[in-house]
Amino acid sequence: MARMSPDERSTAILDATLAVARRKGLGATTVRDVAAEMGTSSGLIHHYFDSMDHVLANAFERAAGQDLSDARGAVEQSSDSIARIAAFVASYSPGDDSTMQLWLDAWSEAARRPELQAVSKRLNFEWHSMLVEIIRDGVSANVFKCPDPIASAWRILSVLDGMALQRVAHGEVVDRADASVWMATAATLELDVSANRLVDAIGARAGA
Amino acid sequence: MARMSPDERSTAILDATLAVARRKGLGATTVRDVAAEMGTSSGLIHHYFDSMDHVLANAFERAAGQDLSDARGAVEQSSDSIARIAAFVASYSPGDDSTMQLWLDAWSEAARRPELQAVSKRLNFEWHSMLVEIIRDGVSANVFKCPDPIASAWRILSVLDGMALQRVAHGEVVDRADASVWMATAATLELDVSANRLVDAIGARAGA
DNA sequence: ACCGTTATTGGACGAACGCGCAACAGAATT
DNA sequence: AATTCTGTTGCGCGTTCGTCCAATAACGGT
Repeated sequence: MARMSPDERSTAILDATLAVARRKGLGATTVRDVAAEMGTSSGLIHHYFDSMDHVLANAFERAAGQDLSDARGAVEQSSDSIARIAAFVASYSPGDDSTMQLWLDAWSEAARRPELQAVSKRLNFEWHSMLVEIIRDGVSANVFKCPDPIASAWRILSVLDGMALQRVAHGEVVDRADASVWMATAATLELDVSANRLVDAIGARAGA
Repeated sequence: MARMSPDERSTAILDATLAVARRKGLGATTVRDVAAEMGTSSGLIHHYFDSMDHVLANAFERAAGQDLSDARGAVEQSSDSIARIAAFVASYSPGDDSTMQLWLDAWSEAARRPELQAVSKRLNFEWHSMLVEIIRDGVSANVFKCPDPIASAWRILSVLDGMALQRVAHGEVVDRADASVWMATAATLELDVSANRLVDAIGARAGA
């Protein structure tokens, strides 16, 4: 196969890994699968990565990290706290569910793949602390009322995860519009936002 | 090894499978693991089940169904609505997290394995509708105030899942006592229970 | 045009996998 | 006590896994 620079080849390997993982699942992705996807030999993968665990961890990090920085961008562009929460929720449950499937795979595999666990744990924390910051800003601005931002962030995050989980694992089992309202309601309860400002803001974003 | 009747042996195989699956994950459980767990030969498993897939599917159904009926029993024994919610939460996140690993595996594999998806979806619904019923009873008895029990049940369930998930997938990352309080707080917010009656009730159960 | 560097190959290695089968052993039947 | 039935054993089969390594081929500097 065409000779590539180390950087090009590294990302090519990770992209091929993600393509296979989205199809077969992260845990069921083998070295030979990745090589076949690229059209190269399998030995090439180990020339760039010490172990298959590293390959999977880096591939997951690439996919999930992309979503995370996308969310950061969307949140930073938002002017007020309400819009920021709405942007956060919208980023978390995008139209494409394939990344959520990777998260489910990662959580399932984490207990027995140390590298993958470390990445999953770290990214999970970054999502959480991003939400904590949004909440604290809102509290400072007197838009939110929240006695325990850390706890509230975990609960809101859990609801987002839970809704996405139902859709990905069990199919279209909860209506998408319903789920959107329910997530917004969770945030409203936690942050004591008057009326339905959050529901409206998130609904408007979801409809767009 | 001791000779058993077909029924005894079948359940012994499923129990051994679960013991291993709780430790290593459903997908990583092998025929030899199960045999070693029972202290028998590996050939014995194939004398009772056509394939390893059948073993795993039956094992998951047995474990998840068992937990569900245990929860039903604990809830039915509780006299008032507060105690019933506390029993529900306690059943869902017992001292032993091992069942949660099975759920993570099931959710991860559900989209790719129809048979497993059906079981996972059905049991997930039963947990949900059980909680809906508890909430409706509490509303009728004027203990809870809840405009949308179905939505609230999904959100409470999501929080329970989310907390268990963090512990199983990422290790002791959130303090156990904190998680217990946070789950109780979620229920308090959703059901508009005065003061901290739920936090106390669930905390008392968790401490026991 | 040469040569050193290195990306890439392709197969070997041992371990572990699901599965199948002939032989064995213990309970039930006669 | 002899015989039948069947739960159980122990190992072998073919495959696939992650990993490793000597050989090869393509690129860049001189």
